Amino acid sequence: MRVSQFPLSTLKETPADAEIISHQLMLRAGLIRRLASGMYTWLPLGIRVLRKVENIVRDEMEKVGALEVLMPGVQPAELWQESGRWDEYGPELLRLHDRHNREFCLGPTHEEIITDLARRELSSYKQLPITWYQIQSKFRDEIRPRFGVMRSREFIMKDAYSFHMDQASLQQTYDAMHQAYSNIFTRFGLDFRPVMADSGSIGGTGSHEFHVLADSGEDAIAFSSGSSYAANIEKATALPPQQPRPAGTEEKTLVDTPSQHSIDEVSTFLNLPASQCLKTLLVVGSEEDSVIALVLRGDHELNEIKAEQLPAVASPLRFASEEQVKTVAGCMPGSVGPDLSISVIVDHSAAHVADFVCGANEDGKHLRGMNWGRDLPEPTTADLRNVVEGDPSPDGQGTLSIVRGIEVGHIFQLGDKYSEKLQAKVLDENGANQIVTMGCYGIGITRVVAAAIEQNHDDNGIIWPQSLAPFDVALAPINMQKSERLQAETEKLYKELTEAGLQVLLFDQKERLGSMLANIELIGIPHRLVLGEKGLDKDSIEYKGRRDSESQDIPLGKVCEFLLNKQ
RNA sequence: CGGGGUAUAGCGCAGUCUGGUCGCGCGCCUGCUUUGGGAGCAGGAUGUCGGGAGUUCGAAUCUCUCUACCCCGACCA
Repeated sequence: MRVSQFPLSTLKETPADAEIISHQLMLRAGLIRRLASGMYTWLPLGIRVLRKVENIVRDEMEKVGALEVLMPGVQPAELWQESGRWDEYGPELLRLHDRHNREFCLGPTHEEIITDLARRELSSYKQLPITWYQIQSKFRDEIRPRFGVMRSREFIMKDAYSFHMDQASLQQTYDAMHQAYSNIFTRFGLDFRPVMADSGSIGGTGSHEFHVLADSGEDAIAFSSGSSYAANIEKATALPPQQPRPAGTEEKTLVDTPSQHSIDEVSTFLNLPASQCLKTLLVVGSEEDSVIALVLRGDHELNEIKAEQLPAVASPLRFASEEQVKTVAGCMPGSVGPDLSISVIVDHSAAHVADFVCGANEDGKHLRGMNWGRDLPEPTTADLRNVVEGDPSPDGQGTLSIVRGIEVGHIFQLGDKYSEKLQAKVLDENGANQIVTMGCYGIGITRVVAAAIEQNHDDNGIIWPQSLAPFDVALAPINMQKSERLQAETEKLYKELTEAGLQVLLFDQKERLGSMLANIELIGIPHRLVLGEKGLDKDSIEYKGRRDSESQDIPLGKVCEFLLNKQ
């Protein structure tokens, strides 16, 4: 491809509305342009990357025997009503009417459609197992789209769905998909981790997420130093402390904390570590008008998913209003303590602290020297907190580290959640009807592009992994218009490299070297060749890999071979 | 949806407080010079100052209103 035929829409300055590096670089490199909040146009350069991602995904899907289909983006309400999700899904589901006032939605996912296809097309156990997949646009009316294509409303997803006679067959395909996903992210050249996950609103039992590791990731994942354990922090269990609780030595005392409300303020004021202060959070209970107290160590964070899974706590989790707090505790939120007449659930590690500080349920007062079983009843305990760096691994081997990740893939064992609702049945060996068992498997195609940039960039721009790069090599001739010899050699090399199967971007316009090099680096081409009169005199060409610190001279005749060895 | 902010040329911004008819850098066009890391000089094009209404002799600037976008919180590939 020639730059004269393939204009690079690069930007020298960073657009003001882009926050994270991948979004900034995608705009600057001319991969995408914003149309509306959470909606992006992909420019020619961006499409080339997107196609690389898609083709690797297709290839690996074919390898595990998945069959490509294409389902409509607009979906009839009837199927969603049948599955029950028309009412469950909420405003994230963009609903619309046609001219006959029939109801539709823009598909945020395709379980309903694929299950409908399955019940129409599948009639015998002999047809199973089968996996269908598609690469297609999804629409989710996110509350807050952000970070460019990382969290957009319209995005491209690869979604696959498998159908089985039994759990064993599902497990087999699930494991094969797990492997296929690992192959895919390995081929992308990304540093990723499969982690155990919460299955969220899609439902079902077994579930793994695939995360690309990056500091800007929206998820925290925990993995063990001593085993292969890895889980989303939402899901990672915090083990109860093994040692018995230390004995209390201090007297219970009421202390004045006139303007100290947060744990930070209280612990600083009393000159105690935050781990010695307990915080009491009041949340809405599952029974009408009830309020539940959750107690955590001051240095720990509430895990909302764990909390809302407690039967006594309302799901989704909501904090009690200020009025409710006053009624229940008799003070403002900053002074609430665990000495309450409502249900009090204490995190394992909070139940393990002796001589702690807590709110006194009186404005401007805290209690110190508090002890469970002496000043307060022995607590009811549960796992309420996020694991932290250094916690023991839930499988008993090693300790946990916490890193941030971008969720780019998610696989689920759905079981019969949708097939039951939509009555997707086949005949078994005995001629009896049987509801099929399902799995589903997603990859955020557009998000992968952003995640790859988050993980691979420097001050000059994007550094594409070889497999995702829009071009393999850039050719930058210096002042080609002034030298017929240079022009001829450049054209010859362009032809040779192209015929060798390389995707070459030739800077064939009158442009200064500095500007060509800046563009090549910004758009992240893995290999670049600079051709000049000086080099030709020595019968050599200057080569530099995108990550190299120094360039090197390659004999003119060896360039093609040299590059092919780099692939 | 709650809280905070922004809207002026393709992009980045100044001008708004204190009303007098909008400017700078980059980019774009023309010409000349230059050419191994985003060139220099000269000339040029581009704005319903987000929309509407109001106050005023006069509004980018003041008032009201609508809209869009961004950031912080709950959702997900």
